[in-house]
Amino acid sequence: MKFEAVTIKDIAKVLGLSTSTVSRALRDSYEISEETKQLVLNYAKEINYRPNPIALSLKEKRSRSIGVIVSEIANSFFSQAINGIESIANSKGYNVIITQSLENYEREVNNMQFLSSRSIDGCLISVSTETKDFSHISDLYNKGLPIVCFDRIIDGIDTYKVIADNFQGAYDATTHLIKNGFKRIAILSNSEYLSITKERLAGYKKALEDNKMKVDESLFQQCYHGGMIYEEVEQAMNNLMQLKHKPDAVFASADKLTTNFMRYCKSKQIHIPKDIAVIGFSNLDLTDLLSPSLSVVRQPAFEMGKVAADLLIKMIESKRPITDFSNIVLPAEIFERESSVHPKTKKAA
Amino acid sequence: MKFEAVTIKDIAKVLGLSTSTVSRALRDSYEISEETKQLVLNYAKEINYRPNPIALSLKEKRSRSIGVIVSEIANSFFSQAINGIESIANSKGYNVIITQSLENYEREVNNMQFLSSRSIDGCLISVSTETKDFSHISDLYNKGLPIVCFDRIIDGIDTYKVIADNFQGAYDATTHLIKNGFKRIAILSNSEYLSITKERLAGYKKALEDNKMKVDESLFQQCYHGGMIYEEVEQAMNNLMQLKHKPDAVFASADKLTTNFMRYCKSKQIHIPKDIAVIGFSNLDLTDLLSPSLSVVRQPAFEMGKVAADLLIKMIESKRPITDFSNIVLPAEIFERESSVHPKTKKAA
DNA sequence: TTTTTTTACGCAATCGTTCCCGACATCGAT
DNA sequence: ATCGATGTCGGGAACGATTGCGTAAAAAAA
Repeated sequence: MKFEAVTIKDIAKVLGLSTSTVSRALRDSYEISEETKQLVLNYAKEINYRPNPIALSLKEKRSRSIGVIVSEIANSFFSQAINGIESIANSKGYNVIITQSLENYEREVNNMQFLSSRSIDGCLISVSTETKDFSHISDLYNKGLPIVCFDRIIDGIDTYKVIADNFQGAYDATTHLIKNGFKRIAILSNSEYLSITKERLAGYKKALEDNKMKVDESLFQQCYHGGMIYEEVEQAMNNLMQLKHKPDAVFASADKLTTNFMRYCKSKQIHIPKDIAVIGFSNLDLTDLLSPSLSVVRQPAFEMGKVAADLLIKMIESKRPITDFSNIVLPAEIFERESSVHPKTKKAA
Repeated sequence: MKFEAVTIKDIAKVLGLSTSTVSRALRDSYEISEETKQLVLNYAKEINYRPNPIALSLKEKRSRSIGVIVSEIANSFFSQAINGIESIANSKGYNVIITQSLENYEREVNNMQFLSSRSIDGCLISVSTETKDFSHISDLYNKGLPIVCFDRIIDGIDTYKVIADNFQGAYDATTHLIKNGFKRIAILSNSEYLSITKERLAGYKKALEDNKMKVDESLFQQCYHGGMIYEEVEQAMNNLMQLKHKPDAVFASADKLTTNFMRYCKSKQIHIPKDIAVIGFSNLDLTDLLSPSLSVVRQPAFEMGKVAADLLIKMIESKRPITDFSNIVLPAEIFERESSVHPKTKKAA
């Protein structure tokens, strides 16, 4: 099947003009008489002429499209961030090519390769849990491809980085649990390579220290795949529940960790928050409907997407190389619900 | 910032060959000697040459990209379908441009316009709840743009259409409620314009009839925005709860209708399933964690995406116009959980 | 009227790649 | 020695749009 579009040549032929004249008329050049302009403009509108973006890309050496690599679009945080990215990109005439790594390093490398071979003008990336080597990113960046990191940022390249205030969010979440009377607070962490893991772990530790509580490493559990695989969360929880001195609360520092934690408790008949309380790091929009309703720290995903896309386009359109980069940190917000209420406390509404 | 890629000219210059020879060598033409081929191939690999897809697109009049229009990527059904679409598209060398209508007609028209102006080779679409006029789709289709409809299909164009078995799914869901002893079963429907609304309503009615139950139109409630706006679900439910003879169960025939139904019950202190039972049409992967766990009819979203993408690419790559189209109907699966258990029945595990 | 300036448009190169031709060298056959 | 066949390669047009430059005709200045 073929889909023949109208070209500038077709217009030129019909109107008995040259392609240059038509092109200039459409671009409202001063060199073209008012009559000719109107003639061309009217006819172009009549036959619904659209400039061929591919021809423009070839000429201008830019495709007006940006690539996005996230771990999973089905993750609420990322789908919200993508909405933010698209809102900015589309308003500036860019289109967005979305790819998923599914927390797999090879897929991430392939996606990066794929995007660069598709002539994107720039790229937004939040790396996978498996990613330890950043050369697939830094190589392209060093060749001149504008890249902005968001959420899960990396050290390898010097560029703009957009994150939520993971430290403060984790600090607030942990403090919230402490204030509610919990004494042994465990943390379910993502892969140790990720920036968000380090930041959230640091916030957790600081909150414990500020409240003169012991930091017990046996309460740190890591899930290499970020909770994407149920079994790793199961293993982590089994480790915790086998402790002599079990935790009475858990800070689940990622979306999938939180939901799979709840699945674990449900299957093991562990009652939340009576047996164990939880607060999650999550952008789910169903937290109020879960059983029990889930306390969470929520990231400003949409806003993060907007900011990241805005900075990327700024880099793309900048005449001279930008060297003065900064990390943008947006506040995370805490929502207190039933899952983190202490059993001896009066039940909240 | 600029990102200079290696071209075939660079290779030609360095190797003292013409661009034609280099091009042919890279394409393994029989006209090129084995030595020259090796020379070119080795050097190309050495400098990491990648053909410029934009130049190819211009020449071949195809972009090897397909567009997708869905109502919302944050909707589980669509994000799963997109995963299916991408798995097929990427394996066949196509990339996917995803756009969202957010159930808004103007946005859908804009997205369609945007995609066609970006020289996509074909398009997959599931229309918005607001869409009554299909000319933005049929116009492009009639001009030769391959389009495949999925999920929410339309009558306006004669092409492949991929859907779940909405009739059977709704029939099964309603039958399930009847078998569980519910007597007055209401239905929350999406916009009446949508194919899925009609199909699911028909399945619901047939199940009632087959069980010799009265079909009462006061139990039909429509939500024009598909439940995207909480207030419309609230209004629909208020209508139902004000009836002299209230329903004892609800078939919520879409994702957002289901979750907002649950929100409504929670806010009004209506207990599920004691006061009112529910089964939803939903692809949420958290249904087991909701309170109560949610009975659902689940669509084979990933599979639907794969089938739709496969058919679209078949249309794109077909030499002669395809006229013999068919509707592909994939089975929906029912999952029975707590939300549809009759209060007088023993509680299910 | 002649010269200069302005107006309004066309020609052709360009972007990276493919592909139709044409060109040459070599070789076997006559 | 001449001819056609074959094997290798280069020239150049094409894809759609933009743009520097050249130029004819019209208008203005001389």
